[in-house]
Amino acid sequence: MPRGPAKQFDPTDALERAMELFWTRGFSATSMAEIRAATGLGAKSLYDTFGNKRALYFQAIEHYTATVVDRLYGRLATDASPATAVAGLLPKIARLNARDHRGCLLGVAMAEARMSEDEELVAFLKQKLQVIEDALDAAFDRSKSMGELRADVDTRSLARLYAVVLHGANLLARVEEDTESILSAHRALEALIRSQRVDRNQ
Amino acid sequence: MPRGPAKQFDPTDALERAMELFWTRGFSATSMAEIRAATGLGAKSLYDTFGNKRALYFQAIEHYTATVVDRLYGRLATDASPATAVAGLLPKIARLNARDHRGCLLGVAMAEARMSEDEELVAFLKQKLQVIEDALDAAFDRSKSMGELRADVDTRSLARLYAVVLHGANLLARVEEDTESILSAHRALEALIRSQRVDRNQ
DNA sequence: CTGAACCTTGAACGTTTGTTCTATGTTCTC
DNA sequence: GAGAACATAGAACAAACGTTCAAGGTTCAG
Repeated sequence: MPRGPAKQFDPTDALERAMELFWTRGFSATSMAEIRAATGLGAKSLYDTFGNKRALYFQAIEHYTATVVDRLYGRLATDASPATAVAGLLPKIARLNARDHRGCLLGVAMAEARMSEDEELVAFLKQKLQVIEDALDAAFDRSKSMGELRADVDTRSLARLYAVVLHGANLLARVEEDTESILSAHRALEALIRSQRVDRNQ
Repeated sequence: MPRGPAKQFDPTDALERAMELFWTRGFSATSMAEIRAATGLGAKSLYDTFGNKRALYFQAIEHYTATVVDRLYGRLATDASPATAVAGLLPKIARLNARDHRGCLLGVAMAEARMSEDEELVAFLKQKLQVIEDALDAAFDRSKSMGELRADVDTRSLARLYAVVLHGANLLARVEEDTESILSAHRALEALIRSQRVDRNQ
């Protein structure tokens, strides 16, 4: 059964499985035994590859931002209409959560971490969260210079509001079976934000 | 050391301590040993009074809604200006989190629970969350009939948006040392909502 | 063909987990 | 004032936790 001097498994695959477990159940509630079962790896392989549970958690969060977060917020930087791209985020989040109700790993991590208790994890999380906020800010900024948004809009504040909304929606999605309330909140936000648009036809 | 036939301790006090632990650390990361230490109770007293850890958790959430949630959202039903009362929620949340960065117990609980995994807890949480949403909706509704808000505003959607924002803010407050980004989001939201007000002076 | 280097498996370690049991003390009732 | 009823503290329990160890198999260099 044992194998030769070349990893028998794909570490990225294993990391993906671990990420999904942390994502759905959280850090504390996920046991290394579950991760071993989900990855099919032996204990030693896991520890040799990723260190310990905590280190694996950090790498899972890193992997999450590099894949999931990037897929969600990466387009904001290049989309032809940043305002439309941002407006599509909440429906997209609703659609993703309709299946598995996992919310956002960063949100789940925030709920488990806390400022005074684990400074290292908190700093790591803040760094990842900043990426999202900055992407939103850049999108709003671009939207403004493209003439979609009024010139007096404070894009940083708007980005922070949006970040708050997105994390709140992802959190609520874990316990609400239908995504109606998220879509409902989306409609309300869009109705409000319409007032900040440059009104061309009237 | 042992005592006679009348509880030596105040069960509500003990529940309060347990609630605070669940609130700051979450359910999984809080051990019964920590709760015993925080309450000063022996193991048997705890189990005789509250059942088991899970039952204690439910009672802690119940206690949380009866005290903290009620203090925060209870006034919405009676305040002279519901719009002003609602507008004060985010700053209040910022102020509360400036000290201890605990966010909201319901938010922490949502992150740990999940639809498919613990139906009973999820149903319980949804019931508690509905109280908040309904309080917001009632406030907006009252605000509308008082002529503060425009008649065409969808109060239910607005309440849902607000609920999403509040839970998101409480979540982020756990990892952000200053409350500036919450207050920033608050300003953005207030700027947007101004457009839904009945404009009397112009 | 030999042996060092690597990976894998699975048993084992010491803690900590949630929970229960035992022994002991206190109070109230009759 | 005796004894039932209750509360208490702390030892004790099995199970599960994260982690390490020991043993065995596979590959490749020389």
